[in-house]
Amino acid sequence: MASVTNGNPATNIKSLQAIQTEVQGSNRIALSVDCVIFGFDENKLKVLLIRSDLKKYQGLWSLLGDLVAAKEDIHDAAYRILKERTGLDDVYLEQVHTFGSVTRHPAGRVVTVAYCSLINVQHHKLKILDNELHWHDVQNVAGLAFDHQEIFEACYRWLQKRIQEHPLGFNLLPKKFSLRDLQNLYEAILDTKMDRRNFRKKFFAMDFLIDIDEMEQDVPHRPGKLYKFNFDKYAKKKKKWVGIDF
Amino acid sequence: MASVTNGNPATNIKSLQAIQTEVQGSNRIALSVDCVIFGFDENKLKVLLIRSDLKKYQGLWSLLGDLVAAKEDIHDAAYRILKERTGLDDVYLEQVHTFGSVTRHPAGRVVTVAYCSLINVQHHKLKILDNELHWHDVQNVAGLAFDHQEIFEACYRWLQKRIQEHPLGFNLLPKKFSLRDLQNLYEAILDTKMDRRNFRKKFFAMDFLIDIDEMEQDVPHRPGKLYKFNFDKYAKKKKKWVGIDF
DNA sequence: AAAATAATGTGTTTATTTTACACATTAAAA
DNA sequence: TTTTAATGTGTAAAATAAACACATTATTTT
Repeated sequence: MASVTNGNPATNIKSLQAIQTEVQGSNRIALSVDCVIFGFDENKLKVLLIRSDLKKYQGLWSLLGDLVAAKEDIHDAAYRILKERTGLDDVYLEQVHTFGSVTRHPAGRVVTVAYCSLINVQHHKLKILDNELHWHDVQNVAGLAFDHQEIFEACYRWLQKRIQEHPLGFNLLPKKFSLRDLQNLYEAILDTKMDRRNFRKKFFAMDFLIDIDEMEQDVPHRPGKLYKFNFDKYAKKKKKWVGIDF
Repeated sequence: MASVTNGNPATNIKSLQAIQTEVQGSNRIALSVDCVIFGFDENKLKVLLIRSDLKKYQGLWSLLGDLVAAKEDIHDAAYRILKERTGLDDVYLEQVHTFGSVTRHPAGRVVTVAYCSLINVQHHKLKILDNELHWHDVQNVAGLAFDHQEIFEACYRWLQKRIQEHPLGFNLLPKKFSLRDLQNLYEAILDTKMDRRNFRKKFFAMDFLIDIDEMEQDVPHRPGKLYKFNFDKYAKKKKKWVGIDF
């Protein structure tokens, strides 16, 4: 019980200067951002990996990351990494989790903030000029450098959950897509099969798909209709409670 | 497009030493943990706040937090703060989000990792000996120091969502509770009213409540039956997909 | 040109889940 | 003993989800 009161900072009001001393003291830590960049290509969910630049992990793949600069917002750092690696600057990006084990980095204490990014591979395809960058099938990701396997898996689980409750999957598709594309995307991410009729019914009922009155081109079968997702309409709707279930 | 290849670290394999230089370089950052500690008392959801120890924010309330030590896991730091402030060391604790705006702390760059903690106020009650600590009704939390209002609100939203999908609410209740207690808890957290019969039906159908064959004591009305939550059984069950809905 | 192929596009029926709703029971209090 | 205020339970209706089959269309093959 003594611990409640002993050493309680609230009992001594501190000047800004006193705090500054602490903040600039010896317990500062390197902070990095790691991006788990997902893409969707040939009906498979992919993740963009880079060969580790660290001798210890030579040959192993790792996530795209970098240290956060002293005067850089962590979101900005994530955007910077994406921009540097993919050339894209208008991408879906969301923070997932922070990994702060003391020993996670061999070079010393580096706490890393994991971000999940979803990009349209078709759009991005032209920009990968770097042999050290590669799109990996998510099913075959293993043995990443550092603790990146754990980070990747956390982000993949996050995506699987998130995609069922929020319309972020559309960031992986071209602006115009067929319902078959959309279903393939969900099936790939969730690693499951769905009934085509019920899937369509579900999305039509949500009423966020805009029929743009165009058809697929250059497909070796009857072309399907193309749709856009109505992000504006979605942004305006207020969500309802789903209910207790676990 | 030049940005894709220019300055790409993967093109130069680095020694551990080279990385160490970077990691120990000038861009290290102070890292803190802030705990949003929820409690449930008199059928209201509460949050434990402390008076800011910073002159600039004198008189304002703030979350319980501290700097993470150079060789301290961030989870350990969160547990340490809880232990120091509440005396409790066996509490529910989960990371929620990391806040990394450059200007969020007046004393310099401090990135903070927010944790949500749920504790049993009855158990904890005896241990608050500190006038600077206070349980606030969540409805009346406003004008916190730093960016703590934003952090608090993010954690509250997180809790509202999380409690519908995971059995973490039980950490706010005594080990033995009545179904009325449980419903009051959900109603307080979600700020809504529920049908008593449907609520019971829902929880009985989940089949995680253990009827311990005891009744409430010292209540001024017909006592209700007491239950425990079967955490073991819950841990063993494998979750099913919920389905697409947004 | 006709037939075969392989995909798109649609509707109904059933089962399950959720919601709405009312009364008997029990212990405490009056 | 009566009153009161809560606990405890069941059913019917509505909404949602799941299972399921066939006609249509464009392409490809014959």
